[in-house]
Amino acid sequence: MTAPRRPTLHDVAREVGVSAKTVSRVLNGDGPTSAHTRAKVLAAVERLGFQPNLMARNIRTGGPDTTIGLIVPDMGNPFFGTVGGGIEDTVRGRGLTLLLGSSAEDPDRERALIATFLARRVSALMVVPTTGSVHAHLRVARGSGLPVVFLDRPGTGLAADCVVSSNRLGARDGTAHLIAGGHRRIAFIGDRPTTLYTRRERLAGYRAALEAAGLPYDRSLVVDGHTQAEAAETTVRLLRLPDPPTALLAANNFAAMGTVLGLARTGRRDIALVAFDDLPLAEVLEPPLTAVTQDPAAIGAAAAGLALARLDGDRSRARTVTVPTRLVLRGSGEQPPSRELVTS
Amino acid sequence: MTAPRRPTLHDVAREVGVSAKTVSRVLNGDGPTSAHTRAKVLAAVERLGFQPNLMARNIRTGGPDTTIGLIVPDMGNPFFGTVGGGIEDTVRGRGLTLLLGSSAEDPDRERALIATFLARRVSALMVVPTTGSVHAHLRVARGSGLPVVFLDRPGTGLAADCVVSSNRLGARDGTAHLIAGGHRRIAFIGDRPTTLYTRRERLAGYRAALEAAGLPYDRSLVVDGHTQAEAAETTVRLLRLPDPPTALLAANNFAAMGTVLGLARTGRRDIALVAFDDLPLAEVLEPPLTAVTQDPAAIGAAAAGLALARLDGDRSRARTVTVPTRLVLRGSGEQPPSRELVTS
DNA sequence: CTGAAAGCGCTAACAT
DNA sequence: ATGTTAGCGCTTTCAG
Repeated sequence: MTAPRRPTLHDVAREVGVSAKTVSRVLNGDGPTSAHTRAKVLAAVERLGFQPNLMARNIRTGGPDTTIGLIVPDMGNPFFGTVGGGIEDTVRGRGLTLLLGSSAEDPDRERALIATFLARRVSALMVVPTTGSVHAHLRVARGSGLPVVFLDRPGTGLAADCVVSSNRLGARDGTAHLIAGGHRRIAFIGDRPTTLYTRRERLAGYRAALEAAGLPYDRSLVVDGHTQAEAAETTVRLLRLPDPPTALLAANNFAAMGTVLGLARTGRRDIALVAFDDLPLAEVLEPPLTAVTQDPAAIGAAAAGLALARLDGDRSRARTVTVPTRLVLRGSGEQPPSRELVTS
Repeated sequence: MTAPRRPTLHDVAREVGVSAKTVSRVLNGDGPTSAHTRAKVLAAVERLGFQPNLMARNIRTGGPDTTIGLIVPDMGNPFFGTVGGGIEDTVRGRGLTLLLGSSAEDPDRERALIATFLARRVSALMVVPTTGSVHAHLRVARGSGLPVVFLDRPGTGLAADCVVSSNRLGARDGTAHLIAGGHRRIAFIGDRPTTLYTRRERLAGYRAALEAAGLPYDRSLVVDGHTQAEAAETTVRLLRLPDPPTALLAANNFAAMGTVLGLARTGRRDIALVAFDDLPLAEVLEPPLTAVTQDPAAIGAAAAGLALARLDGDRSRARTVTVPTRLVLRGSGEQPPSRELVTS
């Protein structure tokens, strides 16, 4: 009692009494076919539940597979999920399907996934590159026409298209907003590793804002918090410093959540906070969260647009698209620096 | 200046001066190969940047493609993203890759995606079925051995494995918790369409709890809120009823967010709230959110486990796995019903 | 309008 | 230990 084989083109042809090629013609609508045979073929297709084997077709036509490979660090992160949605929405009209893998920020896993995707002959490759990964091995594939787009962070060792948020400007604007509110001691709660592209860019924006305002850069105010829990602890520790900050810039969404949590735990309502990356319930928090918001769907759409243009023959040199961030004022950035609460 | 063709097995063979089969043997490690030729082959593979064509291999071996097709309503929803992560983690060791598409709750899109996945000869199919979709057309594929697993909601028209949360029990426990706190008028803010499986199950659990406590079922307390904004409005409206509820059961995460938002807008701190599905900042809210939490990663892992078992020859009849929910008490469910605030 | 033959890139089944 | 032949399911090419 073994499972029956899936029907093939030949099975359909035999059923109808025509050649395989005729069935192929009907299904792909290329050559001319009589209305009569077409009807019979379609009926047989329906009856047998025939599904053409896309792999076999791709082999023969030699073209790339109608898939787009996407590698993200974490599928559960709605930022990357939404990026994926933006890609899918853009390429669906072209009949492309998403092949998705998560690297878990591990360069080895990223490499393995890329190899798998290349072996599958994806028609384009989109990667959120992990820190420490090098993409020189993509040369051959890229050389033979494979569009490669780096997302959220630039890649290394390969000249390829890239789509990122305006990290530096966004962080600068957020920091400037705090400075405009009278703050002079502003902490930066960042990601890890500290070499992470987005962390570096956002820190640069933070520093640029300080500098523009003539404020000193105090290294003790730059701290890490990779997870929510860690950022929360870090926040609590910051506020216990001899000369504590009166405002915080949370430089990613984990840091944002952790910072909110830390402030809630200490009961401090007087600390100003600007988060990089929005949170779902930002407006419900007390005070409502002021945030530098990104547009992940737009990032995905832009990346997909670049890839499609390449597939359509665009041979211009690698471009970097910057998707603007937006400062959304909700209140948490407006807490004034209260001198009387600064403990010596 | 056309792009060079990607190297094939024969290119490598020619480069080394052996037959294609020998290269194949080296790469797949089946037949015996001398250390000498192996080294030469591997060197040539490296030099040419050869990647074996997986589609060609799959065609020849006749096996299914080493992909798992996953269809979710929305990639940006972290619930489904995490489900996907759970699947990927479970199947990665078997060399399976995720093929992902989103149906946007549209049965036609779901059908199209299923057709695409079947055409790609996925080795298993996992679907979060859209309301109104029928899966009878999967019979042929399933009959020839394709494992099909429905996620989060049962499918229609096909006996297949299924993994769901304990929606009914979870909702019952959440409601019972409110009743234990002294509440007698508890509203249910649910999803749309009202025929959605999870909505129906959770409503059934809510009713079961009422019944067990001898409380009447009041239809005017059962309302819809498909989006956060809608649930927020609905919440405000509920509290303006002549005989308003003193407690709310938000039956999904959009409803949860909307309810929190609605309560914040009206400034009502005296309304008890239990949410089905947790929120990221649940513990920071005021009061901290009591929630019936689901385990999306476990749902994905269970589904993948079922599919792998089927691939390994399990021919037992279709099973339904229920992944337990957990009632996490944080405070928002403890607000006592305050008689004096009930307006006539 | 339709069919026969060849071949895409790879591997199973025999050779040697 | 390696090579040859055939063929997976489909489409291209060339004949009818």
